[in-house]
Amino acid sequence: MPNGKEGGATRYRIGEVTRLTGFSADTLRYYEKLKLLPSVARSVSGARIYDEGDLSRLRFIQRAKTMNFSLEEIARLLEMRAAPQEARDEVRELTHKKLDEVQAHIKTLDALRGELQLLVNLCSGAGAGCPIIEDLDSRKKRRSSRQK
Amino acid sequence: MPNGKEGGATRYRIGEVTRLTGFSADTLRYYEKLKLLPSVARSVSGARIYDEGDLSRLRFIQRAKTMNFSLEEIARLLEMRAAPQEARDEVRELTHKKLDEVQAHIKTLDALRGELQLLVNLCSGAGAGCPIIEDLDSRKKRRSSRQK
DNA sequence: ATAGATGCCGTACCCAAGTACGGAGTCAAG
DNA sequence: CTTGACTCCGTACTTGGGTACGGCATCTAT
Repeated sequence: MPNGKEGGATRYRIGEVTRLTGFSADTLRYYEKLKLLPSVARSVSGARIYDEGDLSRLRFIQRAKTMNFSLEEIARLLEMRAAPQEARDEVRELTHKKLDEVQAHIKTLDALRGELQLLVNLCSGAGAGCPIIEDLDSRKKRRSSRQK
Repeated sequence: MPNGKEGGATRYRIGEVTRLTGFSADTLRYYEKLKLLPSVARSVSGARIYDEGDLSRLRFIQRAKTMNFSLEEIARLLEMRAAPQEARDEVRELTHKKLDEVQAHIKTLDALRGELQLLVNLCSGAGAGCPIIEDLDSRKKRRSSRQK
């Protein structure tokens, strides 16, 4: 259970949370508005009071962000986190979708890497003009201009 | 004079250019505003008149875009294209920088791919809760609480 | 001559994920 | 009592790469 409330429940104000998590105060309020953080407690005077549960949620968000999940997707993951058993298939699906996206992205970037590498290699050689500009200029010549 | 604006210079109106290049009319006007396309000619009535030089420039832009150059970077490449000899080192540098960016991007995505793959594999196995949620929840435990 | 296509320009809007700002309220210390 | 730190809220702005809209002018075909 990710709820470490031993002793008196620890209370953090927003400034402390920024130090603990690295999220800015603006971002924390923004996340709350987006319902990534629900029902943050308030002090008598209205200041936000975060507890360990909120911090745990924030750390979850942090990790999901490093996994390239969007805030919208993270919101869904957080819902599923509350009801893990039933949501399992959906979680796997979402993660798998993300994996596919990442793999596709890598594939196009890798092709790109090859092209750029080739260009840089060419540019290190001798020649009259700049081979990169020429390549960008004249790739069309291999595919003919127009037949209309 | 980098483009052929004499002789029987073929004239294209914006609609033709959208068909030839795939760029929308709005996008073509937008590029002109950003100075990616300078000094597009005008008909008596004010309609934009593009010539082969403009089309060539647009194809250059298209190819540079597929290379993940930003519009701002493309603007610089276009300048260098006008003065190729002196700009060669700069072009190589810019391309190399792009290559490094792409490689770094691939590297982080690849690490991510590994993590996601692992998670999906785990989730296909048996177990009580959802391993993905648990992983996002408790990655901290491997760092800070070997023992709780 | 007139309908319909095409073009013009300017302004506003879209997405994501925040950041920046400014006035006001609260709290503890000096 | 006042200063300074902290927080509140709401609104507006940012970046990048465009898209959408509305009103008007002009071109082309019948």
